[in-house]
Amino acid sequence: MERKIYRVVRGMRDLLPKDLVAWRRLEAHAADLARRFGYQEIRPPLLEETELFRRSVGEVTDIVEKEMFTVERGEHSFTLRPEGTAGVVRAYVEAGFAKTAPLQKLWYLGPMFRYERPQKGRERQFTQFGVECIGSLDPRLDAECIALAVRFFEGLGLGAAGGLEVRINSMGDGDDRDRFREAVRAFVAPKLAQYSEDSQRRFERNVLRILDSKDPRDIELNRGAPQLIDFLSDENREHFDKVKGCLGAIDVKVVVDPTVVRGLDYYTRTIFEVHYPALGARSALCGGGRYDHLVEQLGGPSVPAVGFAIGFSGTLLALQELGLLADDEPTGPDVHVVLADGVTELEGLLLADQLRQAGLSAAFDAEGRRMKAQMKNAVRSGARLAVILGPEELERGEVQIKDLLSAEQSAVPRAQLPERARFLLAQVPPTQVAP
RNA sequence: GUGGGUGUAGCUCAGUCGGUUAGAGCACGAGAUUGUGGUUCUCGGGGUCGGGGGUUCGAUUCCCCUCACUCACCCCA
Repeated sequence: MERKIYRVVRGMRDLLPKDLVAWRRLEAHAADLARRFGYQEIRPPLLEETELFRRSVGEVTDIVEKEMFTVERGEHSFTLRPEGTAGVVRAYVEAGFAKTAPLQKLWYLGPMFRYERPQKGRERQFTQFGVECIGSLDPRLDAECIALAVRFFEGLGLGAAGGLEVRINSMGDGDDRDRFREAVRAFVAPKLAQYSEDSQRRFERNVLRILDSKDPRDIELNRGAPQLIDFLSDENREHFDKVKGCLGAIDVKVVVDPTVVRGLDYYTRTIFEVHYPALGARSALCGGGRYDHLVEQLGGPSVPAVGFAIGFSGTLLALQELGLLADDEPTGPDVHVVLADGVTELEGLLLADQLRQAGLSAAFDAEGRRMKAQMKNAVRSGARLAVILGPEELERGEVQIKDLLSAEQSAVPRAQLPERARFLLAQVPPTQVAP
């Protein structure tokens, strides 16, 4: 009989209980921080009409051209979200917020999907925490948004290491961008043949990308290239200056980096990235910026917006690198029930149930092992207390209750077990005894 | 999608210049200790040597393909 081995789909992975200790920490941190910044959670579905992403992300981006997980159902085409903004904006428009409460500060957290070649820190299913502040062009909100991203990392301990770098730039808006793009084209065109193959391709696809090429030849050729900042309209320059001013005022350190060019089509004005350079090629932990035309582009009214997305994979990698991930085991039950020979196995279930009814978490040993093995399991499970029942206790209507940290043990009437257990659990654990 | 590296037990890895029963440490289970945990000792279970094909008397070892992981590129969180 042939046995097929099923494996996790390429580019995806199982998060096992031990992995989730760290994940929960990030999730809780994100939710708490967003709340402190006045953001509310939103959960759009994972699946949207394919057209939505084509329109928002941009037809000629890699995401749309080759990285979408798409399912066709008759006339319809749906795609698993490759990023979060499009769905949130769609929901914003659909909910009619523009008329009832135009300024919406929303956050989301969940899986995204891109059909890419997997690599460390880049999976086909990945998790992003993102915020979208829709409905205002106020530069204080740009700054607030960037601050939120930075505080997210600082709160995890990444800022303290001094390894964080926040790069910002302004992409201008409409006309600025067109004039700048033409200027770059004019700058590159005469020596296009000297550029790398990749950049020659970019010339047609997305000229601006040539400016952040990593090829040494390109970097050399790019010297003296036009800077977007010089092409900004007065209004946009003023906006950018105000954003920088606000960031300074709340002590968020950033560097203005003219080479920052975000990949997606919808960005305007302020754009930024948070890098953790020690991670090498995959150093960008967060990317975001303004998208002042997207809402209108997706059929809504003309309202500006700003947001960002943070990737969890890279964040976890950075934390790991710095040894900031405690390798905590998942927390076990409060109490582990151990049965000695001579009592029926049902007692394990009864005692556990008694504790559970009282609101404590409890487990019993399921394999009918020797007591020594049961005690070992109790410790391994992470339980703080062991409750032991043997024939003698049974006869007296008692159980033994043992604090596995202090090794202190005492008898207690069965009726008082939950109360006693609760008391012991509330005790400060004795300082770890040196071995 | 392009190029390089790797793939032996749950984990970390040895090994076979092609030769018959593939090893270690850790982990896991049992016993020493017939009612009590992180030490020690003894014993034990567990591997189609990633998968498929080829060369060969014989392949885990050599060749090809494939899958997965990994590093870099494209791109990006």
